[in-house]
Amino acid sequence: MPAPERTTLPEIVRAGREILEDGGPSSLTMQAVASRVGVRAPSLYKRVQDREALLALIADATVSEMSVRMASAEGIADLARTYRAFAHEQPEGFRLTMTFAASTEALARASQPIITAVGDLVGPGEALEGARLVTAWVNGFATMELAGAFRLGGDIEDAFEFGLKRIIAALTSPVSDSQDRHSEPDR
Amino acid sequence: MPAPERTTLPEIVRAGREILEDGGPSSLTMQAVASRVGVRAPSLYKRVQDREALLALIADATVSEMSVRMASAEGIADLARTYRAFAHEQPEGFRLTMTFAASTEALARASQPIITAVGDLVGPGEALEGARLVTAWVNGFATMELAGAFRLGGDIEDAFEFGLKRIIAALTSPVSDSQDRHSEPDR
DNA sequence: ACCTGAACACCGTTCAAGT
DNA sequence: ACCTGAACACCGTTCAAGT
Repeated sequence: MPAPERTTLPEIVRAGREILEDGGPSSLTMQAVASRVGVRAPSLYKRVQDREALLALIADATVSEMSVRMASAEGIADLARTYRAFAHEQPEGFRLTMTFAASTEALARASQPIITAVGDLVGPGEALEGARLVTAWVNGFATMELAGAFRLGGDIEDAFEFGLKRIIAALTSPVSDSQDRHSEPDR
Repeated sequence: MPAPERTTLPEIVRAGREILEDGGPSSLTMQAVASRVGVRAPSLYKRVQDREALLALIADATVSEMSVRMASAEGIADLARTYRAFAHEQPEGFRLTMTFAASTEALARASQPIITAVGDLVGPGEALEGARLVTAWVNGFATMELAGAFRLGGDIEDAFEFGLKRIIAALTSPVSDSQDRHSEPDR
């Protein structure tokens, strides 16, 4: 009747992330994860439903770590650079978050700093939409970089700074267009 | 000595795209592709190096189709909406293009309309960087939508229109910041 | 209660043998 | 010259049997 637990779910997720980062998705086999935590593959199924679920857990853990990183950044520029740096640091995990949606809680935690920073510029009425503009841009930029989609010349750092500057300007200056259905004067 | 060709590379790629779109990546097996084109799996290896290469060919074909679609759009707003609509129409193929870089030719063809449209606003000196701003944003927006990352409330259509309006405004109005190392007056 | 070996289904890929 | 059945390695997953 003894029942020694030889591993834990967090340990499994951590092992999965490490294997993923240094070998890519195809190296992330249940056997590789099991052997890294010192167990046989079938034992993983006591803690994880299947490989797909493990991928989702890895995506969630990645978003969580990202949210911790974002929490200590200040202002849109700093947040965007932190986001991009994280994508460079953990490209495989970052890519996963584009496919497997993280939990709403992790998502909300990671978004909060951006919503707050953007809200300071555009007011609470447009904070969410503004945050989506910033997030979509930096997310797309990092994704395209990692995919090698910027191959038509030009300097990528310059393109990042150009985009960042324009995005911030777009959120700072008022929009003249009368179609603006969302503005909510903050005075 | 007879040697009847029972399929072709374009046929294989087309079959792969269809299978991918309606069953996702895991349904895209070499056997499924083979049986759809009326052949046995080993025969595919006469035309395609391996499954990975087939995925790359599918990504390339997707970017090519996207570039055809973009060619008949006019102006940044129309181009962005066309891009997003394409991502909604072929989500799996679209996702692939984020992982497997397409050929430089296909990439250049798809980018050209955006570079031209943006160049009309900011001048040739900033056309490429401006195009990267637009592309990164719309790409990130579509990716996040597809991944279900917009779950914090608010209307997604509104967020898209908000972002589009701000991006266009950001490219139209001059940037006051003196750090602008890239502007090249067009007069 | 958790762990394991054995087993099964399925997949990618190779290759000798067909035509 | 291309196509195929057979075979191999490898993977995800299940389960009865261990402790």
